[in-house]
Amino acid sequence: MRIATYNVNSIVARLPRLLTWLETAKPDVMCLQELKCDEDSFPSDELADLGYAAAVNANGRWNGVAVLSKVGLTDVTRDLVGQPGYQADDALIAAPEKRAIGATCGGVRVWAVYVPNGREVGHPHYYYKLDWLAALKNTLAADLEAAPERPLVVLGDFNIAPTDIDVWDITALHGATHVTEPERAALAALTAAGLREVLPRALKYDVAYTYWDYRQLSFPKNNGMRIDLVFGTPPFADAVSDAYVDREERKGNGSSDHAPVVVDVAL
DNA sequence: ATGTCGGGTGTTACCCGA
Repeated sequence: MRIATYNVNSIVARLPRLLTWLETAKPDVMCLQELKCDEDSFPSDELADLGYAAAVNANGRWNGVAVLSKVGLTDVTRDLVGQPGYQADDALIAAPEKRAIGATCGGVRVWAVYVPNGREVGHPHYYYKLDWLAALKNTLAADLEAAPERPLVVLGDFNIAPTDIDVWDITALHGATHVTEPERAALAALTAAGLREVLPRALKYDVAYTYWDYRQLSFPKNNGMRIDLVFGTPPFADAVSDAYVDREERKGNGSSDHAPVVVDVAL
């Protein structure tokens, strides 16, 4: 099975490139983040033409996640167990944002996630990010407990660089989100819950970054970060034969600011 | 260089988020 994850930054804006990429890379399961669309405007027909069933959790201009599958799509779960909301300025009750969806595909339990950005250390959004990650760990632990032998994998935009070498210059990120100890502790909590990180191959000269800001010529300068991550339980991680970042997909006009991460697994 | 993209609207000029 080939399974991939990709923050598309608007599936409508990215659709021509996404369809071409799917026809080339041919993943069996595809996790998508930052759809920025409604479920009504999700391009189900175009994806069905390529053989994909889709489970979508989306509601408008922000967030939005989906799982596409050619190998079955059952037991779809939207949102996390106990998922916190984000308290917007004038909202008394914050509904869960559309940042997580789970499904079972070809015998593998798959979660696609778009972890909150955090904005600035100490900002309410930063604490929301940490709370959200705690709910993610609890949700995955419950799934694992319900079916201990079933391979489980969580993939997506974690908005966290696991180590200092996963960013182009750690000194440029002093005091910033994505590299703080509490954020990395949330990743360690996933590991403690029984998940192992699936690392992509290194590039010829460099770390396999997955994200380059559109601003300040970040991509030409290779000022990137590895923040799109994959964590699998032992039955999944032990079966991985290859994993890579498709850096080529970040090139050219009309790209996302992220690149896809692809995992091949003998399941 | 705040050297960019998305989506949105009180739409042709800003607003927000990343």
